[in-house]
Amino acid sequence: MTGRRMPSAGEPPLDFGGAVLLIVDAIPRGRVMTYGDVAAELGSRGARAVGHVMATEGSSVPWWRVVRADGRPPAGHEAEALAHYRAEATPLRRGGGVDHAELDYRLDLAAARHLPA
DNA sequence: CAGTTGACAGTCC
DNA sequence: GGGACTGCCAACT
Repeated sequence: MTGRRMPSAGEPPLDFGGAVLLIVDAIPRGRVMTYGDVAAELGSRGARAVGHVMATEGSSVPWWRVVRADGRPPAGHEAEALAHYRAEATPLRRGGGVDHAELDYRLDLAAARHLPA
């Protein structure tokens, strides 16, 4: 490794992933942010890039506080996210019919969306 | 160095 | 209201 990452004084203190972890960790309890909002905070439009960071380093941050623009939790983790939402009293929007599956819920972004500074 | 993949978003039908 | 296509950005092979 002949200096794979040369520490320059002009480069940002954190990588893209590091910045994403800080933003997600800054989300207050009972609130949620969309991938696009997190990417916008980083000055980038890579909503998918944010999702990658969550898939790789997301295990160290409240990933359930990061949801899709549709108000739906990350794919493949609807059940895990639901347990956290109910535990944090996060505003959810469920279909009026009880026939709806538990994993068919949606978040009320109108009330749960956290606006960063 | 280029191609492919991926916890997405926005717009059109 | 829901489904399909395209655009964007970052990490991996």
